[in-house]
Amino acid sequence: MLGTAPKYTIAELEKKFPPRDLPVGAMVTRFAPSPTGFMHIGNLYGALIDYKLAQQSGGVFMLRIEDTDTKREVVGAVDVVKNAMRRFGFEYNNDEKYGPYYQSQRKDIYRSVAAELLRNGRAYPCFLTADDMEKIRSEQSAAGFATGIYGEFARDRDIAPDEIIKHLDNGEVPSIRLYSTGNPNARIFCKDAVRGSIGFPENNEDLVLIKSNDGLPTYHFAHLCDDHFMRTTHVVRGEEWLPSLPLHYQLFRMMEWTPPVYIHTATLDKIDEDTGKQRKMSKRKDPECNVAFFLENGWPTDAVIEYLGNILASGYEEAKLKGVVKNFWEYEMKPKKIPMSGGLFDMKKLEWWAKEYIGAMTVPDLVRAVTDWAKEYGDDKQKMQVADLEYLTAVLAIERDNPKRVRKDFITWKQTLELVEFFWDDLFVPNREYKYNTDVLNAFLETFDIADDKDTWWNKIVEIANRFGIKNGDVAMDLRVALSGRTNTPDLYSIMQVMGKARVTQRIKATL
RNA sequence: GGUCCCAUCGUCUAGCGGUCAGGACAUCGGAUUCUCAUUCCGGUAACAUGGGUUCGAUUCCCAUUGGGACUGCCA
Repeated sequence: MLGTAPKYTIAELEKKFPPRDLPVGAMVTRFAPSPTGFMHIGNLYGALIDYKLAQQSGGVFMLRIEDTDTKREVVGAVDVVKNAMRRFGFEYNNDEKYGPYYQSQRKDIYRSVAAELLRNGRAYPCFLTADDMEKIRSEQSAAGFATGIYGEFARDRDIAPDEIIKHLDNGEVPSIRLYSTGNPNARIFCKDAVRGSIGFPENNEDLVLIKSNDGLPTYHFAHLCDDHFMRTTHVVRGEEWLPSLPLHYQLFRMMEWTPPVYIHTATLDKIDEDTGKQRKMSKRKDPECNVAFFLENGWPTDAVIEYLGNILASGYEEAKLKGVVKNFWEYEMKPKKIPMSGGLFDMKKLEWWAKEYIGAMTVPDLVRAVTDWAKEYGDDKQKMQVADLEYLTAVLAIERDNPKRVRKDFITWKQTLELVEFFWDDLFVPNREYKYNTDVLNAFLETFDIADDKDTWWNKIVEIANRFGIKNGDVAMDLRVALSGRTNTPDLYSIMQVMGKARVTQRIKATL
């Protein structure tokens, strides 16, 4: 029925993948995405929990590719995942002893376990076609029954051996279904690490274990085999898996294996701009739910981690503010404290984390981060901005010398470069709307000396203001707009120092 | 329809029977010898509703309402 004889017995598999030799309390986790070519921010959130749990407990974090859906295969999809892991600093340890880590390469294992189930009557070959099932489903819903292949609706549940041979001779390939003995009137209690014990009706559906079209396992069966033999201790997954928890308990119980600890995470939501209502982040409508969005727009990956980390361990923020820990990796999260109610993804708060993060960087680190980003993702303008490292450094160093009073207007690498565009002559946009006081500008030019220290420089401005009977600020504003084209800028003195004498006089003269 | 999950300021949350219901973001004021930003100070703002249990409920139980998930040979 499985085409070939099983490669292993259960005992052989147990020996091949022995329990891990790890200290007590060490958690073994895995990030197990299906390679769709798109990584959702929710995936990253889950992976962060996995990685963090393993990291803080001295355990193992694995990356397992769930490529059992041949129909949804996307080329390059695995690279998207691996790139994200690297960018966000999630180091996985795929010890080959417990591999392979592509489910498509683990057929031997699934088939061996399935063979055992077939042998002891816990599973059976099912020759129902898609049409058959569609018919069953419509009849069930018409009659008001629950849909699915179960009990009397499971035609091949007790199929006779000669019937099987007949189908096989006919060239039909069966799927392998669970022979469920669950009683829907009885209750099974399952455990979720944050929600506690949850009662469900026992599962009576003969779910597919091995698909007929490609011989690959369904998620449920792969989860059973992989997380058992990879010796996963903690399974972190989205709450959409909660309803299949009784099935998974049933599967593990049937094999007499110990199920892992389950942690079901709430989905990240957002407010729909059109309806004003809360909803799940969607791939199509919300670019910011794509991890690639954060990379392409130059969000500091560590700030994204800090933000997500604070969501999943709400005490982190306070610990950091108090100086108890320096970053999220130093903070010990508690699995029980992972929020179970859906959270809104708050871009404003992410921005705050990003501002704080960049504000705490040294100038050389900031320059490097911005430069690296521009080289990979920037446009021609941005690449030009990072070409002269010395000038870029001077620009980004403005008002960063006093650690207690660092500017916090940089949010992303991209936005940082946009904010300082006026420092480059090619990108500078003169302000033609502003009504300049040319007398003031001329007066400034007369006494301007780039070598002046800040006090001398300021006293000259005060002197001009007095002479024209206007406020100091008005003089400064004329200069500010002439130099930057903007009414809001960092410290004027610093700007002039960075721009240099020639550029300052040239820009002022150009407005006269 | 059935099953399951969830519910404290606008947002994320602390709380685990007795608190002036705390913090952070956002927001609104005020101060900081040039705008903006920063920094500091201060303010507005929440226990969805109805029943119980209890001397006492944000907290425990049950309904209701609201939000969400699942109900595929997708994960």
